[in-house]
Amino acid sequence: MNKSKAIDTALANIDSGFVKALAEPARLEIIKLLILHGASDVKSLAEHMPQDRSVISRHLTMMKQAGIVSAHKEGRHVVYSIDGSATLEKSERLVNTIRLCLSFGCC
Amino acid sequence: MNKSKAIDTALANIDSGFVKALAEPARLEIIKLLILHGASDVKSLAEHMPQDRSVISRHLTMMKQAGIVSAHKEGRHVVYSIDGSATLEKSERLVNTIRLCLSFGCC
DNA sequence: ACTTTACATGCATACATGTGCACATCCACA
DNA sequence: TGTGGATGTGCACATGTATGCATGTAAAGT
Repeated sequence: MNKSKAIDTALANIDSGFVKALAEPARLEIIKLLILHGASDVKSLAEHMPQDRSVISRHLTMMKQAGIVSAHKEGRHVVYSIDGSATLEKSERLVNTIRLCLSFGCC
Repeated sequence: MNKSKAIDTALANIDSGFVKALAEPARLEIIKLLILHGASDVKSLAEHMPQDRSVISRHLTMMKQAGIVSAHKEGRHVVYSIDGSATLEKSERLVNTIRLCLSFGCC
């Protein structure tokens, strides 16, 4: 067997972008607002937060890369919404990865 | 109902320290080494990593606060080991929190 | 075509965090 | 009691990241 390789590939599966996205209070607040008010554009979100609109825009771009939100243009607005299935799938895969890694420790 | 409050308390349950601990490559490497070689002291871990021993020590302290590892003194060594049950419990609670939050969006 | 609105991006800056060195502390062993 | 090894901590520094302002770009309405 090659535990090292197995653990390596398992840990490499941890979506670093996804985890980091969840480690920032401002982004959690955006998630909350998106759940609370449903799909929203940047301006609407920024009106409920102290940060500048450009900051919110950047956070949304980052969260889009992480697969937490999706975006579609609607006129001159860009409407962001939570990608529930992808978010859930990623979080569940994170737990499975952790579970798998820990199982290697019990040999 | 008060969705905002419910989501607030749910998101507040997200263990920020735990998530941040998983967002750092050096700490993931420490986790890997601890699984691979079992309980180890600081020096042993540092010998397998490019960082200074003090850096590893600090990471371990942080991971101990996050509930990922536990430590016990053994002679003049401090042996760290992964707290598997706590880690699994925290990661599962993270998923449950996300699942709960997302469920609020479907009203 | 011009103006207005919404959004993203380039800069500069403040803050957080990772890192390494030097030193202090603690503990086993002679 | 003294000595050496293992660990943690204070400090300075490098890097990363969040933030805000100003500017550029795209699209809708006039």
